[in-house]
Amino acid sequence: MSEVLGLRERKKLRTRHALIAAAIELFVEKGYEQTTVSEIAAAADVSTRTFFSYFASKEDVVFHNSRDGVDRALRVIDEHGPGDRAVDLLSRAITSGFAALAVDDQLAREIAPINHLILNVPSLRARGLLLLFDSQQELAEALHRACPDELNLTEASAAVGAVIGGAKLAAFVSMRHGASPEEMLEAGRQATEFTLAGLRATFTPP
Amino acid sequence: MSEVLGLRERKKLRTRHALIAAAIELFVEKGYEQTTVSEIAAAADVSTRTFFSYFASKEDVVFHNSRDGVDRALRVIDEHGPGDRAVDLLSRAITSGFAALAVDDQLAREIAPINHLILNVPSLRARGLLLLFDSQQELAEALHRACPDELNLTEASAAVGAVIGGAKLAAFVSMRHGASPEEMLEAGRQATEFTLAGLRATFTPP
DNA sequence: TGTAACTTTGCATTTGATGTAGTTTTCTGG
DNA sequence: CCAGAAAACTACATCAAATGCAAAGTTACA
Repeated sequence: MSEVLGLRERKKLRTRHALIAAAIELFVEKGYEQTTVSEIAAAADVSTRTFFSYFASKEDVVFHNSRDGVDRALRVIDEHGPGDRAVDLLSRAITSGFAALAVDDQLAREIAPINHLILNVPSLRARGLLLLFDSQQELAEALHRACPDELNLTEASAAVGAVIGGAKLAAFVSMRHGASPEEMLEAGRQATEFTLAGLRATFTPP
Repeated sequence: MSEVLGLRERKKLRTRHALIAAAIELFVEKGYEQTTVSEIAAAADVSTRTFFSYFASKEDVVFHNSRDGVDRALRVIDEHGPGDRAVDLLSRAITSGFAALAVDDQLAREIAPINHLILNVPSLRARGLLLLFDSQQELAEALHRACPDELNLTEASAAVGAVIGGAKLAAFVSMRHGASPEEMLEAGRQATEFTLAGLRATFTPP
């Protein structure tokens, strides 16, 4: 599974990680807007120009691992069993998207400051919403592909958008009302249950 | 209701409208990114610097009337009757947010190109998602305020986020699959029904 | 070791956005 | 109608993000 990397690749990886680490540290320390790309590059010992050959924009550093959760969720849907119902599939996909966080405490602590940035810096929040939105599109298409007889594309989109939209807003609103990160996650979890229950009710008539 | 405006105010309004008109026209004609603020200012016969005393950013011109729908929806919720149920209130609020479009054909044709920009230019899509997200926060708080016994804040957020999230994604996905603006609106409408039905089911046990 | 492929770098340029200081325009009260 | 106050506009200067380009440096490999 693991390829042996040449010196060139190893150096590139090291530079990439150095840029990410330097950026996050500076963002946390003095704020996202207050940090310039030159400062990040200097802290990682490369030229400013080189930063932009690793990341297309300053925002992109913050979202360097944004696809991990989406890809896990997509995999869950794509590898569905023959008897899986759409709602359960969706439920599992969402859960798996956050699974790594629930399990890996180390990782959770690593991305905590990043989430704080995304939630509190408007331009990052906008970018996060865009990435999440485009991911939802992929999830909806995958779900429809997995259960074409149960859900048409509009219904699949409605289901995906509803569950994620509800969870997202509930978590954010709770944070805005002073909740801790744990309470925030709990609000999102409850909202997911809430919406899934509604979907189940319309999809599993007694 | 209508105040008599002085020359100063009238001129400001005229300049504002000139900037908006010039901007939209240029955006449509040669693309959003391809249009510079200087060009917009020149077309509206003001200095580039003046543009930024009317709009905080180039993006803001596109969203100059973005609060109209939100304010209508908020008003519907705030002016609720004593017997109104949360789900119905939410349904009416969402509908009223789009009501002007359904009724006013002139307006609908006016904002069609703007919507096209928002849906197809990534930075505008991100900004639109941010504005919509922050609006949803207001709607959730208003809904909870209107029906505090029926919904706690997390449930209100889940409901608002679910309905809007589902509609948004369904409309967008349908567009991405080649739907016309009308079909897109219809997909959004269907998704709204779909999600509302789910909410009703969990909230109105037989 | 030499050369091809790739990476980094410095430099120039464009664009969005902000601060400032000075000019012009509008408003108000006499 | 006029003088002074208030507001708006303009012409700079400046900064940061982002991109293109060509030269210099590094790695790969025959």
